Amino acid sequence: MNPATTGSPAPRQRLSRDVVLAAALDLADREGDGGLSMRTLATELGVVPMALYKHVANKDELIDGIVDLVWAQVEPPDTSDDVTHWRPAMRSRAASLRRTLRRHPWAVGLLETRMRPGPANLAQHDAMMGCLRRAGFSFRTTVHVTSVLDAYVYGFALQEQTLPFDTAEESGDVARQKLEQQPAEFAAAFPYLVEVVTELGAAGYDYDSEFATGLDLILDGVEHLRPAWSTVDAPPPAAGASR
Amino acid sequence: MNPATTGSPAPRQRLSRDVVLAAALDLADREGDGGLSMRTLATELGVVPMALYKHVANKDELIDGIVDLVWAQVEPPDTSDDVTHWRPAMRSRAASLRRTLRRHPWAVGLLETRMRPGPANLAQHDAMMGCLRRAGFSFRTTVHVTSVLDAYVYGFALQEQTLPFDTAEESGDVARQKLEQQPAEFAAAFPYLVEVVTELGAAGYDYDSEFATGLDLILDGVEHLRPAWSTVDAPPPAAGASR
DNA sequence: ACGGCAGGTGTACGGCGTACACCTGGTGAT
DNA sequence: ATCACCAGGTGTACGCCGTACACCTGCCGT
Repeated sequence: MNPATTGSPAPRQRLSRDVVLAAALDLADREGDGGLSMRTLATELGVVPMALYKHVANKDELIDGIVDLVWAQVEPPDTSDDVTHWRPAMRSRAASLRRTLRRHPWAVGLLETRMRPGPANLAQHDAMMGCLRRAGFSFRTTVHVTSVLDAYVYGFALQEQTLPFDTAEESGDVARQKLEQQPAEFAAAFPYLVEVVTELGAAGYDYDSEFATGLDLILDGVEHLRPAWSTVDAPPPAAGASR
Repeated sequence: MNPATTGSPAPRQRLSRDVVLAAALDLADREGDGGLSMRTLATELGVVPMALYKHVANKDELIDGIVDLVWAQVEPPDTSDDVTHWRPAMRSRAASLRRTLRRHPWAVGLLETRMRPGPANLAQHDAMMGCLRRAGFSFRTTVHVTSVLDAYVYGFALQEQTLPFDTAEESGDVARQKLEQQPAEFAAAFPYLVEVVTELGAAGYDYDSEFATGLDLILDGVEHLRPAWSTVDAPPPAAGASR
């Protein structure tokens, strides 16, 4: 959309932190984080590498910046009518987070080392905890739910990215051919993996439904298995008006 | 233990693939994956960089190698008496996996891109699925359980590594001082995060119990919420003798 | 005694992040 | 209208990285 973010020799508008970050995000999406270097980013912007350092302190800060741009794309939980709708709100926020991580696979591996959360990240988590608190969950429970939900989504995205096929149909082919090129002792050594390969080869593997299955399992657990968790152990902080 | 793996100018025994991998693992543990370079690894082994390439094809293959060494450290599920003990078996395997990832934090971020699982990785997952299959879980259910469990452990390890404190006591200090150096509008913008900071500052944050809480939630879900899952939809493959 | 070859060496190349000194064009105060 | 200033873009250079390629060396089976 922005003329400065569309690769190519460059029309050369004035640089700014936002322009640099947008171009970096675009480059990372196209090339993966391995392909994101200060030098190629600079050439894409039609500028000498050192020019970037007038707008970002160093590559690390640049990465913090684009990671937060990614966070900004995650839809916060729907906060209308919190008390009854916390479950669909959590469910669709989790789905949005996964979709976002799938759209920017490099971010999954990058968030790992980033220790300084940006404003969008903070806002996202504040909204999430707010939704749960206002739905009546105790403080401790809110922490637990946030923890388990984010861990699941994050871990699932990681697996999804690591597995060597993208679609259900493809999964069968890849699995079958992987299996065929194995030595014979393989089948004997790992019978259960062979089962996975053959079954998945026949039926395919659907990330979406696999994700939903695990997510619902966890949400069911939150809803039914821990009634004590719903006890309000302290009133949530006033959202802005009281006192 | 191995004289060639203990850093320092080096006694110079003969090199081999295993020696190289062991030294690389040791270096990665000490320096993080950023500090693992072919050149420093070579000097630690008292050898010129190119010598390593007689034993590993390239850095990528070397990393695949040490990642699989890490997998070898994960205790497989206890397979005795599978039918009744699948739950404790899964529970302690998950704990072992987390402990291992905590011991080698760099591996969490590395497994991400590695698409070629090593033998230890395969053995680990075969053992896990075997345990569940023999406990009577259907094939599909086994896939679901494996998926959700590994995703959780993996995601938890990722969060654990990203959070900026290591112990419960430390968490309070870090949180408090982070909060103090924020501008005043922060508190107004993110009331629920402020609550987290203050509460955790008071009570501390214990990774171990947080991990156990989420893990038990998931295991409860597997056990109670999905009775249909236990239906055996096909006999597990014979472990070696039948037919 | 000797040829081969596994394993260690030396040199070199292109790419990376970024420190530092420099230039330049537009702005605000005079 | 002048001019000093300075934000923003430049050029050069350094030290690190992975690794290609030609080479040497010392042990082994014959």
